[in-house]
Amino acid sequence: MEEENLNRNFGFLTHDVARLMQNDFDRRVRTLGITRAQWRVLMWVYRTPGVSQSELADTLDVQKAALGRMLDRLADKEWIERRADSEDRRIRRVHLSKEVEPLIATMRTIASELRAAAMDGIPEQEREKFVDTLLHMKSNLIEFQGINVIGAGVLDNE
Amino acid sequence: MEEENLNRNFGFLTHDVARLMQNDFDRRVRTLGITRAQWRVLMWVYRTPGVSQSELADTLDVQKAALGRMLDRLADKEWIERRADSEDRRIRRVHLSKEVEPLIATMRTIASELRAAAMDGIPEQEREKFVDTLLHMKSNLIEFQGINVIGAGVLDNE
DNA sequence: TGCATATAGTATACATGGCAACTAAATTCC
DNA sequence: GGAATTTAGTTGCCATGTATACTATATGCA
Repeated sequence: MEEENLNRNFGFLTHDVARLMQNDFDRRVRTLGITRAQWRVLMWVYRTPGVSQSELADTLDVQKAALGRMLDRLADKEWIERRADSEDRRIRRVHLSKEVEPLIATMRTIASELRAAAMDGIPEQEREKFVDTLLHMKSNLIEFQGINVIGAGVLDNE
Repeated sequence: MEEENLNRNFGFLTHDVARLMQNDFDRRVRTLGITRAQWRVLMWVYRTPGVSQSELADTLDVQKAALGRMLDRLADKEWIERRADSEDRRIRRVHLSKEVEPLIATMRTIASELRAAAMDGIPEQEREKFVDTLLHMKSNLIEFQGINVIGAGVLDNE
């Protein structure tokens, strides 16, 4: 069996970089009582006020259960509120509270600083290529999802 | 406040790609009763049998607590065992059980297929650049860790 | 109309990982 | 030698995420 270089395995590497960015971010903003994942939700609600939970879960690419609990935590802090839809009683639409908007701006600044720090020493052109590659990978992976389960096409034909 | 393109935010993008790879992998191998994170631990123990828990945590870049619990789960399945160090009674050295080695080879194949799928359509040269950028970012982030807490140098000078 | 199916959201169980506090053992320094 | 410090590992608590099963409501179709 060939020795591959585990340190250049982009599967694990991507995972590490994502975790490091999340941790750095969360460490910087802990005193504000927020996390990066929560801030991401707030950003999208800021962009699309009144979005439904399912739409939001789709956008953020997380499951409805995970998003629901996130919204519970955000509602506990009174940063969002869930309002009934007038036509469909299943739907709960998400709105920001007034108090949270300045927080979003602060977080955006911090996120921008962190991204700059992470990309320090990497030329602009490579950054763009990096993002292009990530987008390409993301679309590959979404397309690939569920196609193969195990053993390359043995168990997935029912 | 400028509208930035959240879809080209490499912080969130990296996070998404890492999660998608992890999920695809885990979905494919679920019937084997293992996860990608567990397999990663096994890979390193395979490479460095008898490694201590602290060394392993450093290598994998996770905290000792997280690694310890991972090893608990792996030991429950009898894939690893922890042996006492003959000289330092604090240290527990990690070894693979015989049964797990074929599993490692299987997982490696599946991981390699998944990486190929994720990188489908991306030329070799860009893949290398992508990995270089990830490595550069990882080292930036590790160096950056804990330097700044909040407010760019206001609270971190004690 | 009325049953089958789809959709929105919640609840539960588990894996992963962070942070903090702790114990035990080894090492440093006076 | 002995106190102070460091190191190895564990435990508790929490956030995030997946998978699964459940309830309530809407919709489609005979």
